[in-house]
Amino acid sequence: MDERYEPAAVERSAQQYWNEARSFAATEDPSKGKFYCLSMFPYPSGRLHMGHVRNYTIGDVLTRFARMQGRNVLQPMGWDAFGLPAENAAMANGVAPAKWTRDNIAYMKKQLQALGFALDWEREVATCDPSYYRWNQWLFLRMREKGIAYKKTGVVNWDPIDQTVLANEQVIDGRGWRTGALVEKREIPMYYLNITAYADELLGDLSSLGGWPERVKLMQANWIGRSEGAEISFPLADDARSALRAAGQAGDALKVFTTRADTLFGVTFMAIAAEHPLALAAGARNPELQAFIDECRRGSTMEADVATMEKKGRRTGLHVLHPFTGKPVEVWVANYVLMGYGEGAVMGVPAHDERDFEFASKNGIDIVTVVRPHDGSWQKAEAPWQVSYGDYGVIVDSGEFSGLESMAAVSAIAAALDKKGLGRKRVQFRLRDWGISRQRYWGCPIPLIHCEHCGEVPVPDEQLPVVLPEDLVPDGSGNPLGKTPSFWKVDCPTCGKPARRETDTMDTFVDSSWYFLRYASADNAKAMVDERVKYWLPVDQYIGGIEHAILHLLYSRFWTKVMRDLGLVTVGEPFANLLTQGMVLNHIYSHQPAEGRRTYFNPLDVDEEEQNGVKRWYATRADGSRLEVNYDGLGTMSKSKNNGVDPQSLVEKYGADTARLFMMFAAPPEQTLEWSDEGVQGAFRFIRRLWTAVYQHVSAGPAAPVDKSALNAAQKDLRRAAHQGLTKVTDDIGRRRTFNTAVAAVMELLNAVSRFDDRSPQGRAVAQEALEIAVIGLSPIVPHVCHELWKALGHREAIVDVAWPTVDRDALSQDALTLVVQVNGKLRGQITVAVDADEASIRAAALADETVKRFIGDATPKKIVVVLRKLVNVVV
RNA sequence: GCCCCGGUGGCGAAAUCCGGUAGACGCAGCAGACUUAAAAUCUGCUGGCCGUAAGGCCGUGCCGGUUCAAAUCCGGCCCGGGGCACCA
Repeated sequence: MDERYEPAAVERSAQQYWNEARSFAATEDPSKGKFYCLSMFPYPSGRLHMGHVRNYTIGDVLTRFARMQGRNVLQPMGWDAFGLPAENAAMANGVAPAKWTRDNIAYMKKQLQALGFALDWEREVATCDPSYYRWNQWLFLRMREKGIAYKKTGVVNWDPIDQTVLANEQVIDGRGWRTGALVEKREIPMYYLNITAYADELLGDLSSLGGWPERVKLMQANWIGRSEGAEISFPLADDARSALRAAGQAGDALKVFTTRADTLFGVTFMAIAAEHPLALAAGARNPELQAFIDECRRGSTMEADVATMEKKGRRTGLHVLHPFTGKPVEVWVANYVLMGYGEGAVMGVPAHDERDFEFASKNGIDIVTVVRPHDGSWQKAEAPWQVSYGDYGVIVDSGEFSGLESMAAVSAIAAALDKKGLGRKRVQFRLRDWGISRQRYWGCPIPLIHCEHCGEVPVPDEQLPVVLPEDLVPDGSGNPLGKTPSFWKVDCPTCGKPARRETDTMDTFVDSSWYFLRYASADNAKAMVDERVKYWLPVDQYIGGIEHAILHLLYSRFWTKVMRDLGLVTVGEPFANLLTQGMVLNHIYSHQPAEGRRTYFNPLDVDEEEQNGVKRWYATRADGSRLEVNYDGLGTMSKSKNNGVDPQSLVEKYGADTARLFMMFAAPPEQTLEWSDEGVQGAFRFIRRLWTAVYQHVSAGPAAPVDKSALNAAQKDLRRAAHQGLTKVTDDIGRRRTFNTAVAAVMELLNAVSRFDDRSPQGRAVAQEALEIAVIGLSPIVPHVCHELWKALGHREAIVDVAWPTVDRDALSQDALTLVVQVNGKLRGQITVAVDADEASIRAAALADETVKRFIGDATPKKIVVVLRKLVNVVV
């Protein structure tokens, strides 16, 4: 071996070996336990970023570890290749999204290969390939046949200047990002997937996901948001009835859903969404109200905006009747009620709901108390709002229901409503159906044809896939597909007359909802999936960013259940174990000129200076000039903040192993990781120390085997350190998934080997064993250098194929233990006792310790707590 | 605003299921060795305060509680991050 560690050469030769040996090509082998290790596939944005490196290194460590444990491992990779950034790049550079995307894939694939991941590239998929997305289309048609896919109107952001639909991220402060025009809401027909039909199962099955982080399950449960309550109909008063009729609509009642039917007698107003039919009917005869409705419709639909905006409302002048008292209740239009939620209408009970309280106070609406607290702490709900107004209690002033407990009242009121035909108990989910239509080009075409004579006609299976033309370049004004007659001008498959092809494409979450199934059948051109999914699924370990905790994971779970119900797969849950890795953060530096835009500076170009305890930061610009900048704290690495670190330059400077080691060592995988250049150098230094230690050891020639019966105390100590280290590394990687502590354990072992200076045959034998354990233990994390070091240690077999070693229990055995002694819970001394010492002798030894005696003084111990193998606490 | 997570030395962190020696391991810093010199490398020290030392006191975001014993459990608060349905 070379004396110096040269990462480039080491990595080239290790990668060449894996390629030639096809080390990571997976084949189905029922005789071996399988391990399907999957990392979330990347969006091909152009270059890998550090989040990818972290994600894929975690997956790779687990993959290589499982391989060495004898599992049949599949670790595939692919590309989430449809999406908005390709269209944005097209607009900026005039390149077709297809070319941009494929060039990016080619480049990023090289980057992934340079990092030495144990990937089976023979199963690679890209969602923009017709051979992939044809199955989106095929399954969509199956869902449509089953009624799971259906059409209804949905609200979108409309840019009136570009005449185009905008994504939420393209709307900045209510204006289009390119045109600056005020964005309008528009209702258009869209296709939806009936995920709410699976809501109960998606919620219930969470409890079977033992290998998922609790917090992710909790987030999903909250998202699904099952609530038990009642649906209540408020009959329309004559004014409302006639207004609706005038608007050409029919209706007898205003329906709401509430979890607090017990507060029904406290209703003093009704609030409806601006898009509610009753609101539109009222607006038609009231210009002022219509203006307010228009204003609401311009507002954001994003939950965060709706929740934080000022709650505004206007009276409609129309009324509904209370289902029990028959008293008229006025209907208001409110900007915080959304048409897409529940019934698009809520009953207003200001005394017992904070939002209603705020609304009523502002608009001079009555507040009627109908619940009293058990502790009698208040009688009447009055300003300011108190949290306990919303609690359950005893019902008052509610007719026949007065005196009931809230819980009992909910049931009794629902039952009474049921009898009157004005309501019933109902379960409501917060979860809404999944709208998959996108008025965009770079996505999977929806396989439908609109015919004047036959209506909506599915593209026949044998004509799939509907291929997306790849030569279009979006310009920001509308969907290019709509301007391409060669795409949309088709003959109706049913009647043969001229018809129009659907030009909307699918949400890219569709693409990523089943790619993990396709890897198992990637080469099958005849079917979406085949029997090989039975062998590989479920995924044994899924790894991805915490930012996907809800949407992607929920959609994938839903899609898998649909495919199961269609008989295509046998599993109901796709991911048995989930690891959500934290984000990669870096410092943010910016400069805000008196006029103009804030500019961000890359941390690499910023120096810190400290004068008189005051820190200042200076950026060096491309022309060499310096500028004082602000430090804005830590944030996720992003282009917009210019605080990304390019993995490529890191690999070129230090090698892939250093990049991998730093990522694994700097923080446990689930936590955020702060970038540190010094930390990277430290990782590199450690690899070099390991290299030097092995070099010095093997330079003295081959070592003899260990003779366990012929070891002196120091040799036994090193063996114990080695096997303790192995125990820890095995547990940390295999069970705890804390790679940072696994690395620390190997570092400790290497420190012990370095201190150990014994050139005797048994000394060298023990050193050899310790170095082998260090190299094996580190090999899943830094596979290239370990490949080389393993050879240098005298082995023929490549380390990638070596079995993970077992711990030698004999090496761990010890004769004596050190216990700590506390007096009143404070550490006062240490005692050494035999491993098998009984409690009485430990007690005696503790009381005999000089320092302990000093602290006990004349007092008699009241209590002595002995925790075996750990400590003694003397209480005086 | 709502849901979820986190907060421990100058810094990243460790203390594992189920409360038991707080700060493993690394970075940065300081001192020393090697060198003509520098870099690299190696060795030692490194939570704060008091003390020549032995040793003592304080210390895990803040306030309070449970316990022989709390970073860990409970209640309340402050701060930071993630998600909120068309970014992926």
